[in-house]
Amino acid sequence: MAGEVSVAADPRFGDYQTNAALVLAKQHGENPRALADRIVKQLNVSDISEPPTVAGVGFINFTLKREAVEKKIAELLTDERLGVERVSQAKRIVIDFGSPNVAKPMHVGHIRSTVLGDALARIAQFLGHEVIRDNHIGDWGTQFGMVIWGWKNLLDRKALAREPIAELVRIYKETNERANQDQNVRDAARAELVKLQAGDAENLSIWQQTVDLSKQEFERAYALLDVHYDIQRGESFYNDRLSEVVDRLRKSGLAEISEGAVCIFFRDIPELRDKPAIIRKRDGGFNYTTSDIATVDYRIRDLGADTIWIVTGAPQQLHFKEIFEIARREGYRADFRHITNGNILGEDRKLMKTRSGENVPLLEVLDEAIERARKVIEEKNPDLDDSEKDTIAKIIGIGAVKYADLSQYRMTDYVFSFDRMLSLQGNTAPYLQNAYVRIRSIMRRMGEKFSPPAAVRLTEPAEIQLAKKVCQFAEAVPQVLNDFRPNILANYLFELANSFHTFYEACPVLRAEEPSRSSRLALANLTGRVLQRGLKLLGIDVPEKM
RNA sequence: GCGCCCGUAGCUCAGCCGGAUAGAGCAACGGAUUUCUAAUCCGUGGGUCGGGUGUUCGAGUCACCCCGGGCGCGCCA
Repeated sequence: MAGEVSVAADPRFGDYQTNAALVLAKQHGENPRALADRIVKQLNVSDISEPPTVAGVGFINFTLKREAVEKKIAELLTDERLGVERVSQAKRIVIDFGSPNVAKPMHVGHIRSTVLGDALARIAQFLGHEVIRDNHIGDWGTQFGMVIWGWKNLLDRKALAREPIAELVRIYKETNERANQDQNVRDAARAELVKLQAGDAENLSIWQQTVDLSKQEFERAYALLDVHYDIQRGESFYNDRLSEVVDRLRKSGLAEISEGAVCIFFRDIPELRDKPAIIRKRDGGFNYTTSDIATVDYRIRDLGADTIWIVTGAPQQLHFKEIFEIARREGYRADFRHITNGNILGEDRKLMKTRSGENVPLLEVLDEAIERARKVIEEKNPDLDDSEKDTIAKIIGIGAVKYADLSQYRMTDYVFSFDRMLSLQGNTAPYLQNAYVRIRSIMRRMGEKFSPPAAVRLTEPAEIQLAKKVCQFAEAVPQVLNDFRPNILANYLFELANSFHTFYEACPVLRAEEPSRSSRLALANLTGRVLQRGLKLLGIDVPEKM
């Protein structure tokens, strides 16, 4: 780890710095400054850097040569990948994210896992990994006893046709309430569940209908969010594999019977010692631990995954720790990661709910974001035609919601605020999109097709600063996967947009004299491509006008 | 009781493997518009990094304890 070079903490220290001398001096018991001096003498970086300097207790600072930056920019102009290298060893990654439940509406809470997982998938793919996006839908479980009983006894067909999910939720809730008060209803619902699990044709048909209706609803959200899956293997997909999972684990001795249930104990792991995983209930039924073990099997054996990322809220940490531990005990060598995310809070700093205490439906949030964006467009740019305004409102509104989420560390509980994310100032999607729009405007006014110049000449501080920022894209993207932090990319893009806006104010492009004019055009064009590509990696679109 | 996560400026948040005088945005205040989209830019003020002890040349970052908030802990998912 010694010898890492990072972007300088402060511009006064140049562009890049390394603490390698400090680390090495510590290891060898030497004087860090003296060591740094020796390193600097032997270092040959004259092709890209001014002579490195030693500062402070032994930091080595580098300032990029202007010519080197100019050369790099000229290279990037014709580089499809904008300097981002592919990983040397591509992995096959199954990424599990989103995972909504059937017969329940998607709510704001689903934004995080969905948007985070999607961004990680896009970034991993761009870096050269083979990515399989899997929507592990909650389409099986005890709630279906209630849903089926409600369907048979309480269903309003017209309401179902109008608002399928709302009606499913209504019958579920009402059945639940009745069951709480009436033992007969409770028993009846349980009986429906048993029939379903036994393969009863009528109940299976009802179940299938609720699954289909729910998937249609999910698709509306995914279309708006521009999120797409390669496969959707719900929990039910694993049903016929569950008994063999339990048999296998019993045979291998990993599982044992305790109080009538089949359990796996983790006696050698202190934090799991008193928390066994149940893989078959006393009544013979399976639960989600069983199905998640079957899911690991499938992903590794059938899909050939060597890496599995599961993106869900933090409450499931214990569960997945056990699932991964079981997989390791079974001999699986895959790289398992549980990527957790925090909660979305309301203005009251508690879990975001409606006034009546319900979850806030996802589609309502997205619609409101679009609506609010539309109003701002109306105000700022009334001359655009209506369909254009609609398109732009969607790009900005959805982008704002996604960016508000992705620009923050995934574990942080964050306060959801339309006003902030759409205030269109500061670190928001519209701010970044606006930088892109300004660039596109220049390109349109130029009046001809952009063709990259052979050489680039940079003179003004603002353009050199912007150019250096553009070059850092190649460093920002791979960093995201170190600890699954898309906010690193988001923050980079914000800094890039900021540098561009400064450049835009300080440096006229079209009115500049040659050779500045073509160099600035090239720099602006390249910045636009990085913004577009970077935002795309976050799942965010850019408009041509706004 | 045990375990996990969080606590950084008035507000919302960055700060990845410990590294230089802790950074942004919003809000506040002061400037910039005959100029390619001002949804912008430039500037000013604002901090016992929840508290403490320890490890280290060096701690917002690591270890331990405490306080505060959230969540999870055998047959729901």
